[in-house]
This record gives sequence, structure tokens and C-alpha cells, in this order.
Amino acid sequence: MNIKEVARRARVSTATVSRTINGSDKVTPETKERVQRAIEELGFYPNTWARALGSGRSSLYGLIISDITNPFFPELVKSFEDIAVQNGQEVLVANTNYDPVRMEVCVRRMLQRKVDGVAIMTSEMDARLITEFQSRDIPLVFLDTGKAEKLTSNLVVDYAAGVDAAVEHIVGLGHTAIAFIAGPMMLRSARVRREAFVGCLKRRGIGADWIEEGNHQVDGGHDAMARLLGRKTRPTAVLASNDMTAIGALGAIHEHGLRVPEDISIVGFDDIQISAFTQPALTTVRLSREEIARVAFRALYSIRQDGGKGAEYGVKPALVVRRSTGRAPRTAGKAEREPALVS
Amino acid sequence: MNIKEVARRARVSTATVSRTINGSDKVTPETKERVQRAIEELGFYPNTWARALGSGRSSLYGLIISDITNPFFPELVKSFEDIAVQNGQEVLVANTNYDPVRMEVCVRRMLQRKVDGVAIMTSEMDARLITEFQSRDIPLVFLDTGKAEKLTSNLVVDYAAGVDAAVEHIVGLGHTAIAFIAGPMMLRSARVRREAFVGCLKRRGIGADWIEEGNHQVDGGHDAMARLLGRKTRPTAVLASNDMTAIGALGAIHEHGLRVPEDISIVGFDDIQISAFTQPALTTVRLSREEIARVAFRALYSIRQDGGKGAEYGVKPALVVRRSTGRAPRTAGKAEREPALVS
DNA sequence: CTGTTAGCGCTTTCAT
DNA sequence: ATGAAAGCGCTAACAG
Repeated sequence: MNIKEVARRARVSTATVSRTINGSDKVTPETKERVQRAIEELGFYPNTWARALGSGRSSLYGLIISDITNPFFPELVKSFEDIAVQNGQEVLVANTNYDPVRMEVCVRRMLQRKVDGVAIMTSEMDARLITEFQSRDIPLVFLDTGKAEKLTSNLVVDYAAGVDAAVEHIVGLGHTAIAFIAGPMMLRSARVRREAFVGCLKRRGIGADWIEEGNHQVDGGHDAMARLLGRKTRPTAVLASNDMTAIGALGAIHEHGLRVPEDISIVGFDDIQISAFTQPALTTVRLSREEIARVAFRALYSIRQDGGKGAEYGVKPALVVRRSTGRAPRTAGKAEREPALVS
Repeated sequence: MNIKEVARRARVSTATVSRTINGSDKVTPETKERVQRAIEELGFYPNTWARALGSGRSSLYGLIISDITNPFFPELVKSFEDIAVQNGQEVLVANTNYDPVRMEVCVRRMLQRKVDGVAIMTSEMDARLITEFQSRDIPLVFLDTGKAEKLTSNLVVDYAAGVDAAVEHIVGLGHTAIAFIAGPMMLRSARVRREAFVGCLKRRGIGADWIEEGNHQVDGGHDAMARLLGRKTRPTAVLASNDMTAIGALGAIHEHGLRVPEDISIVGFDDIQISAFTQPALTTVRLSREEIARVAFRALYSIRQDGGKGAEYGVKPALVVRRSTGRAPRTAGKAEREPALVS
């Protein structure tokens, strides 16, 4: 079943069939009609590869992510796919699992498939691999980890604004003993969030005394929180580098017989779906996957038209207040070791 | 950059290059060596489509799922991709979102891409669409919703065994007032689980008096549990049709001021990653994604060699006991309305 | 073991 | 507006 059979049946040339399929305007309505019918009758689907081979365009976009088991990414993938399919494009998803070797394999896959563009949504990316794409004139878009240049755009997330909103909320509730559970320091995005936190506290004249490192997964958050609770003085509020971490922290707090938010308030980052259903529902900073996906796809899709210049796109997170944050306890965490109301 | 340039550089024919790439054994080590070097020097990657066009095999497998935001599926996708990539195959993932229209689009995408086989892991599938594949001789594998026939295999999950293990565990803890929160009845797999539950209770002479329908999502589980708690008599244990549902139920129970497992025990189904980190950690029936993915891929990959007969593959779930189940409370849920210790 | 060559299914000039 | 024909990059007989 191919274009030739359709052509024969419609009594036209293959070129005309091709034109009809591609919506060329230089086909008489009558012949177009005839071809359409032949296509229907034969149940013909054009072979995408032959098409790509012939035209040089694959209608395929690559999407590289680092951890598909973090709900943030499936949600991103879903959005990205939706948008791509709406635009008649396909998506090839690759999951690197934070592994440089897998990353390399992913890149090769993309190259072999001759993708028309790649959205690199991991927080780390080998410069050499980037070159592989650029030397082949493949448009790229990064999530916060590149710079706008020829054929490559960059989405910059305003982490500082997100963290700031969270801290403002917390401080407004009377907290001054505020901890941060960071992501793995090998990840740029994690470092950025941490720095935003430290800077934000400093600006407000609050000490950043409780910082622990997690791994952006539930278990890391749990362990980091446990360490925090084991210290001599305890924070009354905790910001987590992402929601998975916050969920782990929530568990650790419960295990220690403390209550959220009565004893400790907690704020996540991302607003993954499940965060609305934790116990208690998590206050968090929403980073819209839908927005990221939309902007990323647009950036790739339009980059060639725009003369391939590449641009910067801003993405602003937004605070979502739920039940995991509340007023600071009267006797702050520190009180355990200090006589109350000394002054 | 193509096979021709490589051939020229290595001073051989394109055929020899092709043979080298494909690991044919009829190439002298020396020439092979020479070709390899040329490939390296040129940074050549074979064009997958041209390859597919030439050979008739796409090395692409389709994976259709119904809800990528349910963590069960990303984990399945991840496993499936891993295995495929290990075998030099690619995966095209399509998410139907339970929507028949999207399903149709997905099928067309697969057809156009000339996939070598499709794993259909949704719980519902239009027969007409199946025909589309079968009439094109494309191997299929279903998750519990097909039958073994020409070119199509079926993984059958022993839900009954899973439910049975859960009920046995619960009954062993002294519970007799056992509820079930089902999935949406429009889903075959949800119906099967529910029937397994009812049958299992009947076999043990226990009444199946508390059954509510959820939607396999957190909110549905939450609402169903709330309805259960609103009844005149309450169960002391609850089985959920999947973990998302169980997590929702957990939330509802907490909101009602009850404790898990002291007041109510709860068991999930699937064992998604996050279930180990809920508060308390969820006892659940594990349905291994890794196993499903592995078996599904094998089934597709080998179906042609086996004469295209198609087969049935069994998958057995296993109970994972964590902290959400405990001994039945002395005064059963019913006791609220019955005088205690009448007899 | 290696080269020659005819496709694979579609797009795209270039004529007409 | 339509057709003829030359690729696109690779594979797979078929020779040798």
C-alpha cells in the first residue's frame, strides 16, 4: 500500500498524490477530491520515513529528561506531546536517568533519527554533546542551563522569585528559624535554588543556619529532615528544593511525632500533582509544566523562521498555599535548649 | 554526511560499509577496521529512516498507555524503553488519556511510523483499531485485555491471586469488615479487580458490604473513602483498586480524625514508588512494571520468530506488607451502632 | 569477502 | 495544474 497505488487508482501521477497529501494549492479541487477518495478507499497512510527521507524534515522533536520517575517530568512530557501532536509533530522522549553514558546514547538516538529540534530539560548537559547538535544545525532549547545563541534558546526560570514568594509567606507567618533541604549539589538547578534561598534570607537579615542536602527524591528528603530534627536546635519552617523532597520531609516529621504545620511548616517546589493530596496538602511553589512545555515547543518550532537567532524566555513560578504552612509555634524550635522568655 | 562518503573515505563500496555497520561476519577484520575508522573520523551516524526504508524493519515499537500521570505508567514506560534500547530498538510512546479520539490518533501515528509491534497497555481497546494493526501484520501484545491469536499475545495478570493475598493478610489480622474502593467500572481491569475481591470474600464467607467506586486517581479515592466513612457502619479495613486510590483514601481517613492502621487498615494495588513513602507507608500488592515491560517486549520481539502464533504470559502480583495494615480494632467499626460484646 | 545495482516510498525540481 | 524523473540514505540480492 503506497502512493503509487493511490496514484493509479485516482488516475493521476504520484506527484499529484503527494501534493494533495501536503495540501498544496496547485491541485484542482476535482483531482484533489478524486485522490482523497482513493486514499480513503485504500485506507492509505503515508509512510513517515519515506516522507522524511524525501523532504529532509522529520517532523520529530526530541525531548531529553533526567528522571522519569519524578512526577514532574511525566507531566512535562505529557504537555509537550500534546502540543507537538496538535502541530502534527512527533516526540521522541529520552530519559537519561542522570547518567552521562545514557545521555550520550540518547543524543546519538536523536541524531540518528534526524530530529528537527531537541528540548533538553535536564539540569546538566555535556558541552561536547551540545556541539554535536549545533554542528548539525539542530535547534535546541534548554531549561535554565544554556544561553541564547545561534539556533539555541533558553527558558529561564525565575527561581529567585519563587523562593522569595515562599520565604515571604513563611516569614509573614512569624517564622525566623527557616531551613532548606537542597537538591544534589551536582545539579545546577539545585544549586541555583539553594543560592536563591541563601540570598533571600540574607537580604532579610535572617541566618541560613539549617541547610541539608537531599537528592530530589523522597528518601533523600526524608533523611535530610531526619538530620535536621536531630540537631540541637530545630527550625520551625522548612523549604524543600522540590516536592518529592518535601514529601519525604513530611514523613520524617511525622515519624518524629511532630505535627505539620503546628510544629513545623513545610514548603515544596514544583507543585506536582500528588502534592495536593499529601497529609497535609503541601504548600508549594508551582512551576507550570504546561507553560514550560508550551514555551519550549514554540521556541523549537519557530526558531528557524526567526532566522535561527535563539532567544530567552522567562518562566515565573507561583506560590500555592495549602495546609502545610501555619503560624510559627510560640516557643520556637530553639526553645528546647534555651530557657523560654529569657529577656 | 552519509554512507557514501564513508565508503569513499574507507575506499570500499557502500555495501561494505552497510555490512560493517550491521555487524555482518563476512567482512575482513582489516576492512572492517578501516571502515570503523572512517566512521569515527567523520562522526557518522546512519540515518535510521533510510535504514528502515531499505530494510523494511523500523526497529520501532509502539507503547500505548492510558494515563501518564498515574506513576504506574511512567515506571512502565521507563522499563520498556530500557529493554528496547538494550536491544537496539526504539520506542514510540502514546498516551491516550482514556480518550477514544486520542486513541485513534495514536493508532494512526503508529501505523504511519510503521512500527514493528505495539504493546497496548490500556485497559480498553476498540476492536476496529485492533483490526487495523492485524490487517497489516503488526504484532500486538495486550495487558490483560486481549487473547492469544495470530500475531497477538496477551499478558494475563493474576489479579485474583493478588487480591487473595491482600484479603488473606487482612483477615489474618482479624478484620471481617472489609471494604473495597473500585476503579471506574468502564475499565475492564477495574472490573476484574472488583470481581476478584467480591469472589474472594464470598469464598471466605465474608459479606462484601462496602464497595465504592473511585476513578483510579487520588481525588476519587479520597471521595470514595469519605463516602465510606459517612455510612452508618464502617469497615475496619479497606482494599483499594490501585495505589493512587489508596493514597486518596489515606487522606480522607486522616481528615476524619482516624488513624491508620489503628482504626482502619488500608491496602493498595500496584506498589508505585511513592507508596513506600506515604504516611504511613502503604501495604500494597505489587504489580511489577519491570516484569510487565520485560515480558511485553519479549513477546513482541520474538513473536515473528515463533511463527507468529502468539501466546499467553502470566504475571503474578505479590503482597508487600508495610505500615498501613494492622490488627483489627477490638471494637469493630460496626460497634458504633452495636452494643459491644453482646454475646 | 567485496562490489554493483535495484529498489524502499515519498518529495521535489523541471518540463509541459 | 499535472507528469516524469531524479534523488533522499540505506539494504539486500546477485555477481564475481
